[in-house]
Amino acid sequence: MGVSPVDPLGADFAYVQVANNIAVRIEAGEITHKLPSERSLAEEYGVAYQTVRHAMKVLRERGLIITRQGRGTFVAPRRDPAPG
Amino acid sequence: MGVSPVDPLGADFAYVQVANNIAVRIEAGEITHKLPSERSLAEEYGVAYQTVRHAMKVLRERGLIITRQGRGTFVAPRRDPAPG
DNA sequence: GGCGATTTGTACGTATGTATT
DNA sequence: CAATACATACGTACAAATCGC
Repeated sequence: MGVSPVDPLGADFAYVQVANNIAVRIEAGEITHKLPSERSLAEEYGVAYQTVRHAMKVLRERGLIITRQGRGTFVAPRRDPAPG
Repeated sequence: MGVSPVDPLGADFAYVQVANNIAVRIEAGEITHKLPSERSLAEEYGVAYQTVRHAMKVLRERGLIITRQGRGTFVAPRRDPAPG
C-alpha cells in the first residue's frame, strides 16, 4: 500500500484528500511514529508543498499529529477514547 | 477554428450561446481535457465573466464538464451510455 | 562552537474558481 | 457587465530549528 494520488477531479479539495488519506494511514497503523517530511509527501501525492502544509494544519487541528520545527511531524499519542 | 463570438441580437441569451458553442467544441473533440479559464473564455467570447460563469453552470448541469476550485474546468469523463 | 544536511516555517507571485456588491 | 474580495492550488525562495559530524 501507499498513497492514493490526489484526484484533480475528486469531490474534495486536494488538501482534504491528502489529510483524509494520511489520517487513514495513521489509523490503519501504516504510520505509527514519524511522518515523511512535508516535501516528500508533496511529491508522493503529486501536490504542492503548501497544499501538504494545509493538510497538516487540518490534521493538527484534529489532534492527530504533532509538528515540531526542525524535527518533523509525528503521530500524536492517542488518549483512550472509551476505557469502559 | 475557435469561438464564434456572441451575437447580442441573437435569439438566445449570451450565456446560452456561449454554453452551446463550448458544448459543440467539446463534442467535436476540439476541447478534450482542460477548458480555458473562465476569464480567458470571457475575453474570447467578448462577454462578461459572469456570463461565462452562467454558461459553465449550464454545462455542469448537463454533466458535460467538471469544475474544481483552484484547478480549473475539465471535460467530464463520459459514462458508457448503454452497456448491454 | 562551526558546518552541512534535513525539516518545518514564512513569504511572495501567479493562476483559477467562488461569492458579493 | 464591472469590480472587488476571498479560497484553493502551484511554484519558488529564503528563514529558523534541529541533528550529526
